[in-house]
Amino acid sequence: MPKDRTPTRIQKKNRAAILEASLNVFSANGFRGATVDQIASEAGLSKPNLLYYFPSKVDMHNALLAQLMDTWLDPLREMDEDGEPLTEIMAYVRRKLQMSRDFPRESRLFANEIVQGAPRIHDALNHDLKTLVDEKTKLLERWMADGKIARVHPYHLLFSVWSLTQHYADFDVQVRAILGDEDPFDGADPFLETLYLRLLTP
Amino acid sequence: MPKDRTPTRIQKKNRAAILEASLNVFSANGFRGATVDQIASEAGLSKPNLLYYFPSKVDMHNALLAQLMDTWLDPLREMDEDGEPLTEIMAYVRRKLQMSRDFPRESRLFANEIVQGAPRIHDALNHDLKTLVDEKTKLLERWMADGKIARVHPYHLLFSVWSLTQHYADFDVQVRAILGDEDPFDGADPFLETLYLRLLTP
DNA sequence: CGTGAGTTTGACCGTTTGGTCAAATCACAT
DNA sequence: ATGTGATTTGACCAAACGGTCAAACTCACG
Repeated sequence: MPKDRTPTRIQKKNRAAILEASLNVFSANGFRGATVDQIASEAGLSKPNLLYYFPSKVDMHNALLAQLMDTWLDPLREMDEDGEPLTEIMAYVRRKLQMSRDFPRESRLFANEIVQGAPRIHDALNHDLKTLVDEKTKLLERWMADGKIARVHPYHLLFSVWSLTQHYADFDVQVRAILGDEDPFDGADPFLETLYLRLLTP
Repeated sequence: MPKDRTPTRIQKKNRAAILEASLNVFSANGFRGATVDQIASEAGLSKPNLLYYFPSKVDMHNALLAQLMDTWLDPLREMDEDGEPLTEIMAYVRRKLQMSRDFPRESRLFANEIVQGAPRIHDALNHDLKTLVDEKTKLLERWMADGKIARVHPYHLLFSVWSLTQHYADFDVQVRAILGDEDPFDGADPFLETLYLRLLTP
């Protein structure tokens, strides 16, 4: 196992390659569906060499999820209580949609984990996510009370943003089966704009 | 392997038990994550006995998906071109949400399959689903042209229904982590009602 | 160059997996 | 009751799996 002093250039390169390969394999097959050999081959390393950097399969998975959880919540974190309410929410939706476009593998990694009952991130869900959501929910309720946006159930409003945006990453094959050559996001962007404008304009 | 003459009472009972057990295990773990032993034990059969009724793991999975695909598309099929447009769409949304409530395991089976690239149902997606969607899409466009409902991208309108309703089944753990004791569907129902009313009222 | 830490690997191990098979048991029509 | 086909099972197998280990190689630095 490599020392956790300042990493050498080789450690940096290989760790990055492994995380990249892990992301590919885990997001496409789920945790149990992914094999260490597959990750090793995708990373261009021998299996023992791979396990030299991450002692086990779960370690790779954990490293990915830990790294992901933060970036995943960022778009919501950035929703600013001092901004114009409707603008802030629309911007949040746009950021979230952008994440589905830019990080579809990360989205599917997450989806795989949650569909199967989130056995490995239950705690993060009930703590990190719950805390952030409750904070932002209060903000949404204040905006509603002030008549800045229409009154809707704030939790379900957030659910709608998550599901509508992540759908384009998670259900990509289905979306493309319907749309054919058309770029999903070309249509999604104005559609969601319209949807939330009509839903939330007081 | 049992003859495919008229099934005996034992065949009926065991086939049903196996499909029930398969649904539990596949929906909770995905195809690769599910093991034959697990299904056998859940069905209360020995492994060889299970394989006497379904010759392989893929056969069980296929049987489930084939059976599912039809019921899954039914809510959309029922959308009636002779009905009142807005009412028809709202009823479709309600039926779809009801399916998430009544058949969450089926929804997760589907989700698992699609998130992982739908390797086993690619054809059904590009044919059965695509055909039905294109037919109903024409109907939606006619309603829009007639000014009965607001103009939005019809494909993305359908995507929104799918994602918003299935989210409550597929991301159940996450939803419950946020809502706590509150019944997800108590809030979902009026939320979606409001959302589609505001989106589609001309 | 030499040397020690960092890196890589072939060979291997125990377990789990999907699946087989012959033999035993059971259900039921005659 | 009995014979025949349907059902059930313990024992087994080959492949795939996650992971180990000692030995070999490579790199950076004095």
